[in-house]
Amino acid sequence: MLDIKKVRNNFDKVKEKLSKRGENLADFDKFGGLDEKRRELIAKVEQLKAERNEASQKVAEMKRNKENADDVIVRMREVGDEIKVLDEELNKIEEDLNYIMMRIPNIPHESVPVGDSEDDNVEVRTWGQKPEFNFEAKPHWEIGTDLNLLDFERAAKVTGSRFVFYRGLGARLERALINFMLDLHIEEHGYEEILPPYLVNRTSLTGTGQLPKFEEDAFLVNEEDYFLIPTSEVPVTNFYREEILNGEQLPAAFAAYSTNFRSEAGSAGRDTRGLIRQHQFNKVELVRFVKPEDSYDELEKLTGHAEKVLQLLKLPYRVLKMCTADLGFTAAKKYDLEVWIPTQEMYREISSCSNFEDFQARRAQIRFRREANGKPEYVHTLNGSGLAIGRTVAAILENYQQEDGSVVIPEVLRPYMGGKERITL
RNA sequence: GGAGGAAUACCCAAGCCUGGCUGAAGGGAUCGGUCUUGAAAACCGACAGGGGAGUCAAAUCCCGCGGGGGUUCGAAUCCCUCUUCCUCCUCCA
Repeated sequence: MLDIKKVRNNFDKVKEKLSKRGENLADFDKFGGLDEKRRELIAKVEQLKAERNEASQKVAEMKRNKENADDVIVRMREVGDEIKVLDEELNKIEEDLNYIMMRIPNIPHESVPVGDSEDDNVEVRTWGQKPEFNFEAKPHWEIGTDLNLLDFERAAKVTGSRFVFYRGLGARLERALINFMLDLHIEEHGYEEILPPYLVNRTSLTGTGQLPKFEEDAFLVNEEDYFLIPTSEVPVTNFYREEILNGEQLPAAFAAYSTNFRSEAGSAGRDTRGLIRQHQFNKVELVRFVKPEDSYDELEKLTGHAEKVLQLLKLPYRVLKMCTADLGFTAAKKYDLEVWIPTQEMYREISSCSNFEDFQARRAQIRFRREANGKPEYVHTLNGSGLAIGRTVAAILENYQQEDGSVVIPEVLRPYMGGKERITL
């Protein structure tokens, strides 16, 4: 959520910046009127309440002195009715205002390139050597199926499309990656490991910005009104919801492994084969709570932590700076890491690293105090995948495949794979 | 799932029955001071925060006792409802 005062004082400037996102801002124009009406009503109703409070004191005093207070009581009865009417009107206005504010996306940072579509994203750097095959390379779902690592057919039978069984060394590879990534972030990058709930309530999804606008993207467990998490960003960022942290607690950094669930509404027909787009997938997520003045340095640091995983796995990738049209709802700035998928001859997203500034913190009420008696300020929140596990498996299978159909296991993973060097039939 | 109990400020805790000088007692912790070579103890002092309206900034005002609603001139206190926690029973990895 944006700062109401900031919007009030810089309406045109804010609107201009938001328009670069290609967002429909029809409702946004109602802001000024509602905001003004709200303040008008507050002034009115608060004056009446002050009057009532004063009268109550007086009644109490009169009663103590055994005087008759009927006059005041009758008068205040009317004031009370008036307050009730105005309060209701005020509630309605605040609901309307809130409705608008909760659906306005974050303002892009000035360093974000302006663009109309994903084609305007800017490549920042590339890393690694793309493999060259002197045989016909197979897509990862073929490799996975041939080596008995992945079973899409049975998953479709047991559940439905976009689900998969990992089996044997496939399952072990998935688990090895989870452990490798967590260990790296915990031991080398200073993150605290955290294992979150996989179901969250509406307030949490609203805090991180998935609700109210994107409810169709999540799986809802109707009975409890809980949602399956689309990413551990949601539970982990909400970990500190409605709290005021000490300045010394910042930066706070968590590395969370979780399974994620996405309905993929609107993606029908895209990436129907393989591990790229599943309803359920595993991910190690990095979440950071930082002081506002540090958040852009922190974004670079966070992105570096995610890149390190790819470097150690020796997987070729590139870093994209997302343009204004491709930021998503909540980010002020975002880098995507894309890993090379040889058979598709393209880079595919494997991590997304974002600085939300105070957008999520304001929705979720996450604040900190610089010093013991200081005023609370909103923290800045960041997160990034470090990395999406399923897509990493896909990248490994494809990039490390051999002519004989086997797959070499990246060196750093071997300790996690019982010392094995290669996956064969 | 069944039966009870609880939620008050950083922590503990009184107030609730019997609504109004409670804009919340008391204690602990914390901070400052006296004493001391230094510390402890003792004593003295400070200690409700957060949000909102307002203003150049203030002053001032509103809200606030788990959340939401209601009764009342007036609610921490009465009523309804939700959430969370605790005890017992039942079930269970």
